Amino acid sequence: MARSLTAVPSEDESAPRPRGEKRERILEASIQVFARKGFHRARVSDIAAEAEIAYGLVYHYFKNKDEILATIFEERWSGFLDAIEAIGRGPGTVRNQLVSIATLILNAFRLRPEWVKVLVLEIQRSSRFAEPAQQQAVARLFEAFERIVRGGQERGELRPDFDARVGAALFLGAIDLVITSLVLKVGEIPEEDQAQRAYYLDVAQQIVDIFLNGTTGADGTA
Amino acid sequence: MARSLTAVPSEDESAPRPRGEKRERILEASIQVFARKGFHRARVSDIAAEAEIAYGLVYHYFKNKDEILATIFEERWSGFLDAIEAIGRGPGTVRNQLVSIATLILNAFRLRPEWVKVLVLEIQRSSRFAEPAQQQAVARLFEAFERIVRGGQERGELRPDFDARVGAALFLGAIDLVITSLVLKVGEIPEEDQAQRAYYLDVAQQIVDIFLNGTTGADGTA
Amino acid sequence: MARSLTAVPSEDESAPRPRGEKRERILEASIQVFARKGFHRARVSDIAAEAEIAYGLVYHYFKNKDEILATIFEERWSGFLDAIEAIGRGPGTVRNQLVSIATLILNAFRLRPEWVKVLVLEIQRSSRFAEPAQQQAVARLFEAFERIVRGGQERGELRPDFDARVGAALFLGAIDLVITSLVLKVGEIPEEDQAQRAYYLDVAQQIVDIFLNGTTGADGTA
Amino acid sequence: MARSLTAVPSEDESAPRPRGEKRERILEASIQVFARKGFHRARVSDIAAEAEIAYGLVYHYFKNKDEILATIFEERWSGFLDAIEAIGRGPGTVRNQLVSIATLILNAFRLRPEWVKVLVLEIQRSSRFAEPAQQQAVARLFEAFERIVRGGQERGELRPDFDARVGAALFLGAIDLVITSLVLKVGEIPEEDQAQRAYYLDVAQQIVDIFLNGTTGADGTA
DNA sequence: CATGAATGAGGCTTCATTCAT
DNA sequence: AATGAATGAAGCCTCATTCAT
Repeated sequence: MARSLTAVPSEDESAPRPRGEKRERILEASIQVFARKGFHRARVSDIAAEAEIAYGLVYHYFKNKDEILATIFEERWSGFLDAIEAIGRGPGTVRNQLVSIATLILNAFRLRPEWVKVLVLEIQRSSRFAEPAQQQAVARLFEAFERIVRGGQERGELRPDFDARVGAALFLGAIDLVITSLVLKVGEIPEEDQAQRAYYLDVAQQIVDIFLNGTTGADGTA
Repeated sequence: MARSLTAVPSEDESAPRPRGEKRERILEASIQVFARKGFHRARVSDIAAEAEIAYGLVYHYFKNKDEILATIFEERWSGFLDAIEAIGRGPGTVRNQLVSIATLILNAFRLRPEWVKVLVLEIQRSSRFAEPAQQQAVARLFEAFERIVRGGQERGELRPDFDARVGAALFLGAIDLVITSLVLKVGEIPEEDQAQRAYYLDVAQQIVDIFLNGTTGADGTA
Repeated sequence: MARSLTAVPSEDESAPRPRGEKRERILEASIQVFARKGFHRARVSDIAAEAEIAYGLVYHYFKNKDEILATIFEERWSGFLDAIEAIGRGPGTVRNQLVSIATLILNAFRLRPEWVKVLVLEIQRSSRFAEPAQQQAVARLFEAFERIVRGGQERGELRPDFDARVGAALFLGAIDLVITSLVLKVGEIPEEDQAQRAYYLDVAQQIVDIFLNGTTGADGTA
Repeated sequence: MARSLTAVPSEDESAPRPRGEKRERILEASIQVFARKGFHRARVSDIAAEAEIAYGLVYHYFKNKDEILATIFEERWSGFLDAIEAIGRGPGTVRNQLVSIATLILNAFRLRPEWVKVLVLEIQRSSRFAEPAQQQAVARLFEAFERIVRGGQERGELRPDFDARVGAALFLGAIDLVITSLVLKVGEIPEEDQAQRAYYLDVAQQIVDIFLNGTTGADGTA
């Protein structure tokens, strides 16, 4: 249903428009505009202009502006969550799972920074976020993560004497803040595609490395 | 001028009002309202009602609504930053410094959750945040943190083979997300004061512990 | 062309749809919706939904929403007026004519309250009502009535020393307000059909009785 | 509280504006505009222009456009009703009471036709009219009238063998329709003030006369 | 300093109408 | 004839800001 965060849709959409194509255009345009100006500063007319459709058509597909944001959340976030939960259910060591997830998230940001900005920054500010459904959706991310960590503890890959919840928060928080600092452009990211890809992979590995091995070295300098 | 995030202001503000007392009331009320409704949803009249003053008076003390947020940021954030930089310049091992900082931040949230919500969630969404002055203020936090980490690396307390910037992001991100999850009430926090204090200290120590020692144990299971 | 207000249309409209059947459905649906929500609050889409057709189709049969109301007025009102004028031209004492008319009107309301509501309440509020054609149509009702009253005066059935126009207004106004009070459900109307019919006939006769004999009695107490 | 329908306020409102004067201006302007264009066609900007105030001030005094109409009803209608109930409670024969009331209503229309138009035509079309409070207010008029009629029956001034409710509806309906036909300018009304006053008095007396004596003459021609 | 009435631009939303299929 | 997607003008309402007192 939702485009995966991991797949980049082809942009060569020309001649014969498929069903529901305008709706999709509105969602995509909304993400762009929300990411650029923030939800509250984004006017519906901005969205319509970005989507190159008439003003009123937005209201043909969505009840109001709030519902656009909620829809983005529901359709995009769930795809994102599904991918993470799939990794968690899959094989591989915790290290591999964590690297996969970190890479997934950072790559999503690399390819669709606006999606991530909106999901991370806008949604939690929206009034709809107070709704149980959305709170629960975020909780699902935490839980998926806790499950991965706890799985590692049970299989002996991770030491058992730390709180899986704190561990999950630490890992996700690291990725979150890295993304935030990237959004804020604190630090410089390579422009060129290959270099950028390598950069993000390196960051992902470092996060996992610190998460697994700590910062004091295997020989325990501290 | 600014109340420190680390000190709890006395609440016995009664009888003869000092100079600038109304101004302070407006700032404090703004924090409460911004935290509750978000900056954009907060009306000037809400702030005035919270501060129990006429809303025209807000414009005696501040040029406009944006300036209130900017002022909050400048006065509150700088106090916060000073405290962290002081810890960084002070003595003690990296471990102690990190525990101090984590405790500082978590305690600030414990005592003044609205302050932290506003500083973390609202300010980066405001248009003013695009201003160099504020971007720089955030950068200062990262730099203060990098300095601490790098100092630890130079003194041999931390291993030298990880990027201090990633390390800083990981640590701060962990704290940030723990706070966010607390905001979202994912997980239950003790109600009673002593237990709450203990809970936050425990969380701070676990974060530091994972940051320093990793999650795989001294015997390197992974 | 127009259904008469006095005849109840058969409801067994099924299988093979005749020409103009959709047009009629739209008119009937419009009356229902206008009566329920008022002309301005009624959306074209409401009408289409009530008629169970696509709302674009409305514009095949009518130029715009105003024209629907105008058509209702022209087709329904004229049938109504014809019936009244026929009674006026017919034989019988004034008393019989008045009872016939009062019964006609009250029965119309009994059987098709929505029609009457729309004719009475909506049409005079619409901008189209300002048009001479419609003003004239209402004038025709007054004139038809004045003619009946004046005829009674000429034949000596009614005393000659009152203004026929005021008399007409009094009689019609009485019926109008009785209807309005019925609309407002001030007073209780029998549910069962026979009782309801009897109730309305009784009301009609009382109106005529007061109109003819006054309220002070034959012995002239006042 | 409400200006009486029977008293014409002085229009020489100049220099120092009293409290609540703007609110009153908005109400009066609304009546003018509602009477001229109808409630739905009346724009809030029309009201503001008519009242010569800024757009937004309307919302300082009223929650929305609906509330303006409801306020008009509550404040104007109650004054009107009080006057009628006072006449009913007062001394005098039924004839005198009825003439007083008919004159009151017709004079109100003569002096403030817009008030009457709005009270009679607009209010019953508004969505708020469905509210019990307003239905009840209308019911009060009917009841006040029934009480007068029934009082006349009990004192032997009116014959007892007709339904007071029908009698009330007949009398009020006559006045209502006379007003409506005046609104619609069916028939010509004298322009000059004295002649106009005499004309309305004459109409009032004729209505009462027919109501009391009927249209068949004391000697029973019919 | 303090008040809150007054202002008016901005933006969301509705919905009659058109148009491509 | 029939559909309903698409259009965009119109109008209500909000609320930051100004101003007279």
